[in-house]
Amino acid sequence: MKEFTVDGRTVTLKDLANELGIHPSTVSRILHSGSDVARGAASVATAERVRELARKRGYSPNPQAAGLRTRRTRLTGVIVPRLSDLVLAVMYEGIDEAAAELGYSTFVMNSRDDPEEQRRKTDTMLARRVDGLIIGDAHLDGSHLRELTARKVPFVLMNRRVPGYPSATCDDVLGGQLAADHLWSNGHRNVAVIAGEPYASTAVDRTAGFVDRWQSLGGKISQEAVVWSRFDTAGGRVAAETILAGRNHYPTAIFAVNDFAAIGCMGALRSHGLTVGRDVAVVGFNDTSVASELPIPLSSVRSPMLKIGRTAMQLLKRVLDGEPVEPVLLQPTLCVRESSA
Amino acid sequence: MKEFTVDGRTVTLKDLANELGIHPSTVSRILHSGSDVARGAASVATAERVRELARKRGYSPNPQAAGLRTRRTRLTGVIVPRLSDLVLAVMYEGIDEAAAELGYSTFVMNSRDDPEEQRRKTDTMLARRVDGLIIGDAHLDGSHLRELTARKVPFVLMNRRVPGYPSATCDDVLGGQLAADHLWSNGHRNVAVIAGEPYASTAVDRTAGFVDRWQSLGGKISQEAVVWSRFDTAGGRVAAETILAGRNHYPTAIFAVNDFAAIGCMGALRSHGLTVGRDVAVVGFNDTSVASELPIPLSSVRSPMLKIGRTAMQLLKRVLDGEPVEPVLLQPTLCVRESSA
DNA sequence: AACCCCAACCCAATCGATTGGGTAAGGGAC
DNA sequence: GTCCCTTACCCAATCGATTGGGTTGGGGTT
Repeated sequence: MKEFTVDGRTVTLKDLANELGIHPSTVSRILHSGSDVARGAASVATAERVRELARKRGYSPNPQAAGLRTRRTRLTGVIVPRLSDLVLAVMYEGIDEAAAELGYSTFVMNSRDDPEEQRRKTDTMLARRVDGLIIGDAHLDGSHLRELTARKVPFVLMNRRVPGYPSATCDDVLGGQLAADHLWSNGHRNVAVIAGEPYASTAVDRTAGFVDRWQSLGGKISQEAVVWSRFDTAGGRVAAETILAGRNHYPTAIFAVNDFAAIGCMGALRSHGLTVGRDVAVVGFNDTSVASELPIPLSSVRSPMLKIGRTAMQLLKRVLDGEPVEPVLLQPTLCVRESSA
Repeated sequence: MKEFTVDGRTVTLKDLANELGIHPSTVSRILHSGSDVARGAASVATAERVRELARKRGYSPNPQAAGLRTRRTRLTGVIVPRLSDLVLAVMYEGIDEAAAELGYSTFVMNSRDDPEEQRRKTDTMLARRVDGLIIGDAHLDGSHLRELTARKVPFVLMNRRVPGYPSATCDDVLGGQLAADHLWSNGHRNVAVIAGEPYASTAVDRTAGFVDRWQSLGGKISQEAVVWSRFDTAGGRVAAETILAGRNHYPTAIFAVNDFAAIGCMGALRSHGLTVGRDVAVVGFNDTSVASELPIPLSSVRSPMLKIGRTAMQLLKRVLDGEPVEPVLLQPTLCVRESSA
């Protein structure tokens, strides 16, 4: 509850100090020291009086002032391709939860996966003096990340990884393998992959995991059966059209590296008179909340999105504290539903 | 591009002033005055030298310091039920665009429509000294808003309106009418409504618009045909089950006040062996990006989500500038697709 | 010659919190 | 009694930008 002094300003340290007849610095030290009095800054009785008054007046420290002095804002920046991508939105919820617990606030910005925008947004965040960044739109080439490192900006990656940088991601290779195992054991031998954008590790790892496992199971999968695509529904539809157009006999199963691409794919299949689940199996990735509620519920590799976001924030905190950090891989699980049962 | 002085700190006004042998205040005035020199603060030549050096050194003003002095942070807070609700995510993109244009940055937080959380998040934002708030989770009872007004916090509503407060919303009553007109003219006479949460104006207005228009067209619609529900897919499924369970003959059309509820509804219909579009027409609301790409494309009342977000931010800016503002209603349009053709 | 004005600057206080370095009073050891 | 150590504080500089109020020197007026 923000309160005001008689003249309408918000309550400051000095106000509290004046009212109690002690020095602002003493008040500061008391309010800083958890519940024990730090470095003998004040007597227990005084500390109690100060805390009591602070509560009563609704004192809330001015972060501008504190940040100015301490050179830390407890602000973090989050950059994602788009927040209207459900996957990133959920991850952001995880970040936000963890940030609140750690006493940080966060800015989010969309880069639309455009390198130019990535730089611009990064600069905007740095101009705001964020303590660190969570990058959710890393491209595998990594030139942007090298710049950040050169500028000594603390950051961690989320969702997509790039070798050599700290990150919190799903074990996407494993996720691809789970999908391959599932389709193979259901008897499919002719499959295609809607692979996503080649600059994203999510797309590359999931596809690689799937293809490698498929081949080690003894399956064949041709070049043309792997179609790169955008990550959204429209992209999935286009990719599915390509798959259906380019071959004389349809695959019996399609693995899409993303639920929304899978949904677009299901739409295309239906347009071709094919029934999902009976004629063609479809497996998506992420198990977003729509997957289970679709008219034909979608099988999907569940990635722990909320956890990934939380982990990213916790990793960043450790980076900011100067601790060493390693990339973290979180485990996916397969959810089989009607689309591939 | 953030640059550093020799000793590793970021560049300050004083650094620039020292290097040019003039006073920091002069530099400040020059950099503040657009491209013309304000109030004769400096000669054109000096102004040019200052701007040139600022560019060269990559000077970027410290917002903490400026905010401390001016008591404005150019920060705004955005509170939404959940950012993983696609509708709110898109609106937030609109806010973010407009905020960037106006020189503001934004925090977003999720309240999950919980009054307790709304207060907590509001307080967190105010503790961060935001200049104003955009409230995307207003409840019709409005007690929280009365508090905000009492505390003299500048704010505007977005997505949901509450009479008496400035807001940027879709004309939801009109949206409901569009849906009613469409279904009526397609010959439907037995309809049901999945109405959403009764505390949200979106739900209430869309439902009222639909029901009132339906009745004025001469239709009948019973109490039990209007089912309140959560806004997500699961909520839509449950509501649809209620509709299908409670009646001896199924409605031939269902209007859901939200696309995700509509998707859940489509799932439930299919589970009952009904084909969407042939046996039962379904119309959603918002025209989110999935609607058109679903296996059975969903008819939906399109609301200008991005525009609503942009407008909300622009309204807030006007409030912050002390200008008078009125609620803004943005026009929806109907997109007819296979689910109700 | 006295006066005023304007351009082009400078000065210093201010915003609110933090922090390294005091200092005064009191108690205990020897 | 002297010395030292705590305890419980106070003091003042500092972070970086902003802003109301100077000051100076030159030119124009009358």
